[in-house]
Amino acid sequence: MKDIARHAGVSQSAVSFALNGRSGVSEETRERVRQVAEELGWRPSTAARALSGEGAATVGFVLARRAETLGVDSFFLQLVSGIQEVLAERHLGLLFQVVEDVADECAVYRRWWAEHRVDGVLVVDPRTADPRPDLLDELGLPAVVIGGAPDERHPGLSTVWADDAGAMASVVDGLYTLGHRRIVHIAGLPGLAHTERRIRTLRAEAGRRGLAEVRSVTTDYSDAEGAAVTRRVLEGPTPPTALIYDNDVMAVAGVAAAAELGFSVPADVSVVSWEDSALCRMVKPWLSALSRDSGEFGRTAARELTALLDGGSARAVRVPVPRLVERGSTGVARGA
Amino acid sequence: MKDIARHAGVSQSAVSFALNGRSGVSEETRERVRQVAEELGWRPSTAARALSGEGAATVGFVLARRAETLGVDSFFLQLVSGIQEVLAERHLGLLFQVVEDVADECAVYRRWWAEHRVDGVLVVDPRTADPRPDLLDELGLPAVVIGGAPDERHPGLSTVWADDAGAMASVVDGLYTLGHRRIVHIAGLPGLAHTERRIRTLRAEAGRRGLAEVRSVTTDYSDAEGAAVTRRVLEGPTPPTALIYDNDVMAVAGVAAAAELGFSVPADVSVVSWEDSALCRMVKPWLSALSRDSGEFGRTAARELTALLDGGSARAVRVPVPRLVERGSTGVARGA
DNA sequence: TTTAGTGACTAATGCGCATTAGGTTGACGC
DNA sequence: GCGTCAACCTAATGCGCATTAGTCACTAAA
Repeated sequence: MKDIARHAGVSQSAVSFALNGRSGVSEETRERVRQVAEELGWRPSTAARALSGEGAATVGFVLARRAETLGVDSFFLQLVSGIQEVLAERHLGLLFQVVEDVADECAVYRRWWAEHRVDGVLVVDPRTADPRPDLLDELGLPAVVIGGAPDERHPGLSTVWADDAGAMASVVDGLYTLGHRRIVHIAGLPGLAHTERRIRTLRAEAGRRGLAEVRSVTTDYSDAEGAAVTRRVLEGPTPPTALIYDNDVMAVAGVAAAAELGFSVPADVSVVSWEDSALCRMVKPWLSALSRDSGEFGRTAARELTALLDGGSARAVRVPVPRLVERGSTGVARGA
Repeated sequence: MKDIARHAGVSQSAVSFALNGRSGVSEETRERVRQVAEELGWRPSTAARALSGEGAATVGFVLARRAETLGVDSFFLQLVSGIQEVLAERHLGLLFQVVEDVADECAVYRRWWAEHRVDGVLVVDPRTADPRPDLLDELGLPAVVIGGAPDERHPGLSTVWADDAGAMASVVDGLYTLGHRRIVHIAGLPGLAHTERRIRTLRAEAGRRGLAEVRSVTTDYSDAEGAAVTRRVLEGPTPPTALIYDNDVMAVAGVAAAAELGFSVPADVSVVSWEDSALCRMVKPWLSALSRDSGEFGRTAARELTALLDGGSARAVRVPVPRLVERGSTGVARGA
């Protein structure tokens, strides 16, 4: 800016005014300064900006997963891609970190906030007993929780969520209509808010219809556990006629496991995947799946965060209920 | 720091000396200052640090992919996870951005460097005619190219690379030994350095052995193109007896397509995937695949970058040649 | 003619840290 | 008794920007 000032024959303050659209300079001078800045290829130093009270112009995103479980998963990359799209428009950076567990994640938030590294964060994988909302409240760190149900105990946090309960209800309804009475839900990680929400809903729906042989089994989302659980439930005395998998990886692994045991899909057992991706079209038959727009999910979350950074108040936004794409893996229950 | 100085009864400079391990304070004072800093939960402001010449303590990573092609891909998340591991130890942040194309990527580098947002960058997906090395040289932005062959025209850039040529040679050798003479390589994006390297090597190996019916076909890495190309080559007059896929997604899609056409694997056609992941164990038979440690790849790259930031000179590091994991998808060529 | 007001600008300050230039004390050698 | 040096500490400066407090000239109102 010193250079610009010299070249344009004005003071540094004038340059600052001109470039930031503040009053105090004539239109003529402003334009001249802009020209010079352009010629010199000037860009404001984020460090200096941050230091003089403008914030870090950066948003944080922490993924708490062990490296091994960072496997085949299209969701996060798509989510991040959507987030980026919105942040990039505003020239906000995305600081990304992978950690082992939620405790580490909390430590990262503390550090980032203390170091003034970020202006806000996006939180994923909310849990039933989650220390993060309390921490974020305590720190006063602006945040958007992605995937959690609205939580009135933390009025400072925004929430972007999908109606898992509604989706689960519609899936169960669809299976029930096809004659399915014995359903196993091969769920994801226990403790994750949406896992528990789906499990609760399934139980409620089963209760409402008087279905005794409906249950959920939690896993670690891996193909290995997906296959193992599938094998276990199909080898039982009264195997289920429908399986609901919490992600595509397990669904595909489960179909393979079922085939090995001599179960054909969908004749013997129907399969629904809670995640839609190319994977679902790589097995025979193609998998019926709940499809959602992960990119849009990310965009919505990022927009909420920018609104928060602009001084808006927190709120809960619901994205559209995932839509069930019927493919070849669901059919009328055997004997129905 | 002002607070710390007051609480400890010393000057701000003394606090700075104490906390940064510089001489000029007694061991006793240093310890006292440390205590106070600890109690107050002090963390240096990265902005202020950056402003006083310490750099941004941040590394940049840009992924130039259209959102649609950010599909099922375990490689990048694992790579990033490995990168993080090393960066986290040094408290370096990772600034992450997804853009449409290489031109945008270049713009991001320019902006980041001008804004002093990053101290260095990690570059992925090097291409045959790549504008990025020249740009990085011009800017003087420390960088590590991941996956490119060493390039003596850019002595300022470090390179971390795998020996694709060697791997391809060994795969071809293995297939040749099994009696395969007609081989099709279903490659990734044309223009990517490693795609071209693999194609060149395949051609050379074929020439050396006098194999006329060996060729490469480029794709966009998607399951759709993988399947389409597979169908096309298998429906030809003299279908290949072995297929080499540049990633796991295409390999799996290809196996499905082959099955539809009545080709059984490996009896009619052998299949090798250049990427190993859970996917390769989700189809029957399990896919033989070239396995590499993507996390370690990332760690190595990050270490090279930190070395560069510490003032080390650029160099080219080769990570171990991917190892072929023989599973059920490769066998003796029909008629051999 | 004086006063208040306004538009266009400059000077000065501070953000939080690192660093360099000083300052004070006490020990040591001559 | 004086100069020298080392150890320990304080004061002052600058990084690049935003912002607040002036300064100056010129115009409209009293």
